[in-house]
Amino acid sequence: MAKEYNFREIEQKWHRLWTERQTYKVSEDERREKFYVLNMFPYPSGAGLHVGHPLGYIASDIYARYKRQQGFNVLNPMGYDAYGLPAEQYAIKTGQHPEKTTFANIDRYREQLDKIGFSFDWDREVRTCTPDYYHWTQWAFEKMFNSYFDEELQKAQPIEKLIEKLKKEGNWPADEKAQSDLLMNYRIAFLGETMVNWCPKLGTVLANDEVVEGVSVRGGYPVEQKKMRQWCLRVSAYSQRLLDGLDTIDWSESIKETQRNWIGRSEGAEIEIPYSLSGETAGSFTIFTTRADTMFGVTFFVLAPESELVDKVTTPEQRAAVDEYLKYVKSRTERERMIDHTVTGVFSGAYGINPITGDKCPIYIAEYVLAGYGTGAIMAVPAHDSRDYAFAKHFGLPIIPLVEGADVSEESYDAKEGIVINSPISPDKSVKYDGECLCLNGLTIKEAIAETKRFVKAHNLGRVKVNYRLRDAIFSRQRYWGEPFPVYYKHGIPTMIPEECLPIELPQVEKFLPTETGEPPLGNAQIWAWDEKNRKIVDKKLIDEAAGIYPIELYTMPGFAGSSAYYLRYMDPHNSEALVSDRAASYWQNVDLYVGGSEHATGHLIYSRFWNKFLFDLGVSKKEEPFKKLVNQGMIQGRSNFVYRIKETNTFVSFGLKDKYDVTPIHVDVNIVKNDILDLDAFKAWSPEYATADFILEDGKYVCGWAIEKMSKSMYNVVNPDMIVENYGADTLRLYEMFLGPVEQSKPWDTNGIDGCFRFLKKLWALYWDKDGNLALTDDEPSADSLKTLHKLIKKVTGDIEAFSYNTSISAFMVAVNELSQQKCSSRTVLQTLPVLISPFAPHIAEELWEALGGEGSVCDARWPQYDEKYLVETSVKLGVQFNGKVRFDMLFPADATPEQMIELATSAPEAAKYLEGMQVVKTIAIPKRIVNIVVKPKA
RNA sequence: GCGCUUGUGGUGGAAUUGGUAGACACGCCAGACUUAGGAUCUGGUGCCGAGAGGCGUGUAAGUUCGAGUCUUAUCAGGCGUACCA
Repeated sequence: MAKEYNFREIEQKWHRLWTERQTYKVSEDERREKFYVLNMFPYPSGAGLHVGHPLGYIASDIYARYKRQQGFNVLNPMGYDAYGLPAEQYAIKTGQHPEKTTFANIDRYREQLDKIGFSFDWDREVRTCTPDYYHWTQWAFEKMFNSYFDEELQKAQPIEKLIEKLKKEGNWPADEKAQSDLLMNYRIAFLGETMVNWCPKLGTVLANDEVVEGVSVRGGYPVEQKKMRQWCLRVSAYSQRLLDGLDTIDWSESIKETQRNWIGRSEGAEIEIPYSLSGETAGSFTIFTTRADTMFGVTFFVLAPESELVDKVTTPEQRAAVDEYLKYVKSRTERERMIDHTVTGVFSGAYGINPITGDKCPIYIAEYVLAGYGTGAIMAVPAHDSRDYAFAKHFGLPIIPLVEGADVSEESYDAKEGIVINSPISPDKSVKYDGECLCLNGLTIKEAIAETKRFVKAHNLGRVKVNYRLRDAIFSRQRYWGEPFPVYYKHGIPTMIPEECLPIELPQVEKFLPTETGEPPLGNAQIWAWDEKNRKIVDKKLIDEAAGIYPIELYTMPGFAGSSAYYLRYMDPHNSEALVSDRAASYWQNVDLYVGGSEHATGHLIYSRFWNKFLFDLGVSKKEEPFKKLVNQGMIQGRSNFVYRIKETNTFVSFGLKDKYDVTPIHVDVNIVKNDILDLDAFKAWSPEYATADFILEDGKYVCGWAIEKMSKSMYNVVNPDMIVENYGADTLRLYEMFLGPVEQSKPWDTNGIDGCFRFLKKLWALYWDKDGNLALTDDEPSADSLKTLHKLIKKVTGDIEAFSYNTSISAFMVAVNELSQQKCSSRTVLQTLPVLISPFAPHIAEELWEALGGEGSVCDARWPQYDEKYLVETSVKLGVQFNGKVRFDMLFPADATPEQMIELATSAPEAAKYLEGMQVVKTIAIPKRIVNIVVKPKA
């Protein structure tokens, strides 16, 4: 009996041995070059892993193992993003503590992950919800609170430096409350009164990236705008650095572009606009524009409804109309505002004075202007902005074209190219400043923008300004299951609990819902007051300002708090003195390869970069950018199967015959379908309803229909990796996940093809054993063919791993194993190299073979082989000779033939003669090792 | 609307970066061994055509001796974003 490929035995054995031998333990080793591979850590959901989750882990595990075999000291850690909404909502429903469900889920994840054979160093596991981890989340928050962003240095500085500066300038108030309020305008973590995305259904605020199309990403509940006092992070201060950094990292162009758009840098000008009420000058406001060149086309101004100026510019006559409009705007949800772009607005009664033309233009209030961007006020140029155009048409306001040849009778001309006209329309329409007046006529738009900026600056009418779309991140949540803030309120002033007293542990509560008085869930905590003198947390009944016992913050931190710097913690996960020791940070530097989904482009991947830049300013992180190379793995979609029930019956008709009947398609569990053929007995057993089902078959089989949909329980298309491992083994799963297609590409999971990978492993296994089950190995010199096969394979696989093209390297393995098997190769030289090459992809079988062959230690530490070109040289090359008439034949050229010799050989070949007869050669082209082209035409 | 991205057999996908399109795998067909097979092995399999041959990389043009690959236009799908002045 030949030796069987018993994957169960092999995989169990090696899981045991890897643990016993601590094969995957890594430590800092300055003598070796480091390589840091990282996956976005998962949120441990109750549903467990499906077959899509491990995709990225497998891809990076392959790379990590490969790098290790190349001699690098590889850090490849794993952990859990453990704070999150589902656990809390489950807790609200069942009363079970979220920690309990979270830890149970983590155990399940771990069990599933362990089956797949990753090279993670589990000693470095982190969980964002454990105190020894969130200690450093709180610590970073305190550092941000105690820092400000120095615009000149473009980096974070200690807040004391700012206080000194303010004192020197005489701007330091005496009152403590005033001091606190003043500093809040500068701190990187600050308490701010801002418009927030409030989700009433979830009872919490959400960050911009947590809201899509006006509803919450989690749960899909409506979101409204609300003004609230919240903790915020001054991410916007880092806008320019976040933008510049993109040019230094190896990320896909599309993700970088998404971040550039999200940061949204726009260069423009801020211009002061004086306004008059009832004919008298009453003050001024500032507008922002990127089209300073269109100042001569301004016919009205618009303020955002939420702007503080609204109140000031409203005249008594317009008061009622304005109030009504504001009421209307408030009644609209964010979602309505997004979808419905009908023109609305109201006249304020005031007029703004265009400083360039001196014209008085009406000031309107309209919701199409956003309070959060620029100054919340704009100058409207209907001729060259489609939104202003629609507004002007609706309210019958004048439209002045400013570009030569632009027809603005039907729509605005928004393009930024052309020659400027009507600027000014007549010489008296340009106000003189210090004897100079602006004239843009005849300039290109680009020139006109520059000229206007110069003019505005020179005469102090405004300033050149860069605006960013990126907004500060709202950092507090009204939830229980998150990091508590290390903050107490001393006489209403937010104060940090001293760093030495961290971590502040999440208190126990009876109920996870908000309190009856509307406080966040932490309001239910009893032991939740800060005793300043004794530096400890005490019962909140003891709160007594005179005794120095104060209330602690009830908000908790958002999901991205714990996930923003976790890669640093992996470097030194058990350090209780620091987030990461200087030695570990200096050694591991930053992540060389980061793998994860592209859905985090505007969330985690921005916050993480921001957080790291801040820690870099502090000297904690050693690199400005946290992730050198990013690979975005695609999503795995589900492939659903359908059966077709004839209406009003319990009879099911096969796919090919369904059009003959009136049928209803029904989702059927993909796990009882194989190659689209339904397992009839399993189907009857699947649900009592189908126990008595009848079938109309084709060719004795029931064929199911299929569709590509999201992988979800309700569509019965969830494929569990455990099942695959059970039936085929982890190595087959790993191979097949990679074989499915490029890692970056989204694709449906289809278990149908998996047999191919399983067969391949069996063939590989069979290469090593004779029919009696003994090692079939000789010390003979390998044949030239075998050496060529081997070196071709090494070359291909090495190149493919570097290029992240795993599907093609697996194909190459399949070809190579087929070739070696045909060559009946039993040479030790060749067969000993093969396990090393395959081990990143299929580590278990590789270890087993490596051991059987008497290899030393683990195959993980075997050196990655080098290929030798000399085995790849062809002795002769078979080439096509191509004529322009699409006629071709094959012939052999010597490998070292020059192009001239190739042409000579081709034209004089007997096969060529018949094509050349009666023709004259126009041109000959030879591509070495490829092809000869002979262009002929009939002789005149 | 804007930005990014992808279109190749029945299916997943290859193509040395401008050089024999469809590697490899699934599926399918035929055969072998079998009491049996959702096991294993061998051969075939882009489409049309009996055949010689013709046609083929979403569509249409272009550059080139030569285009899946480059250029332009166009169509279709996917992702992101949305009144950002």
